[in-house]
Amino acid sequence: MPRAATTSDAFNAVAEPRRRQILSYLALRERPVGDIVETLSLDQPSVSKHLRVLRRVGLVRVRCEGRHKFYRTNAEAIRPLHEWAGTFERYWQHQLLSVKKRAEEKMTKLNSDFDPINPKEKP
Amino acid sequence: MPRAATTSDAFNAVAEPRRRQILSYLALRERPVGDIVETLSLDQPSVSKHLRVLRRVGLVRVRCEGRHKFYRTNAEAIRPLHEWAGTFERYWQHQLLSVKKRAEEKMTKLNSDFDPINPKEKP
DNA sequence: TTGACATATTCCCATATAAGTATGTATTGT
DNA sequence: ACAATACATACTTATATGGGAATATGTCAA
Repeated sequence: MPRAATTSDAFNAVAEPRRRQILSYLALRERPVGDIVETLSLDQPSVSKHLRVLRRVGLVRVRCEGRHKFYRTNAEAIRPLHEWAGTFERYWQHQLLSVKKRAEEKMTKLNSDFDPINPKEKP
Repeated sequence: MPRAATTSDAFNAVAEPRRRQILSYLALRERPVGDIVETLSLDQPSVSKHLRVLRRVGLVRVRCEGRHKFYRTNAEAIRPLHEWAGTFERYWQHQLLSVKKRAEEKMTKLNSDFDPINPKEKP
């Protein structure tokens, strides 16, 4: 089986760096496609294709006005990602404490074993 | 050009649902590969391959002990993801407010236009 | 209507999968 | 030494991709 489709969920959709750029750009305010093309220096068909993926997973919304289509980020669709990653917050906090503790132990060890005035390294 | 490699960054690595499962499982405490295989009902080679991907992007760490290899989630590596998604927090909060406001406007409109005692819908 | 403009779609292709199967490697117990 | 255990790797295959180029669709303006 190949990789899951980019359109299968937000996780797969935002795996592409260009799509993350587009989402950041469109979060500020709605923009026509041409603005994305210029600002991010991408080919127009490429942008259209990325936007289609983002549309399918609900990460962007469109508002049509004449021959322009204004896209904007639907930030709500990014929340599940944020929340999934957030479930690990307590673990990385814990890990930071562990690292700190180990560092302190190391310092203690250094302070007792190692004399900075008369170093024993490479004697 | 094909899709970026799953090993190119955390975003691509966690796009796979099984790898997210593995990360959640290994966040609680370190586990040997066999435990993952049993608990998540996956084939052993499949788990090994997922773990290789996760290792390459630093999402898991290994501790070897005899013929066992204990894997654990390196939650630190999930932080960038959390932080990227977090940059949209103010936008979805704003969007929630907008939705709320529009809903209230709608209610106001309904309350003035629409008489619940003598409805005009489908007369 | 005709042409210019904005955006979307189609086609082609090199490439990276993920699952399944089989095999390789290292370590332990007897 | 040998078998068993734990894990990793190699190989095959169907499939989805992203970029580029060309083309299609849709809308406005003169």
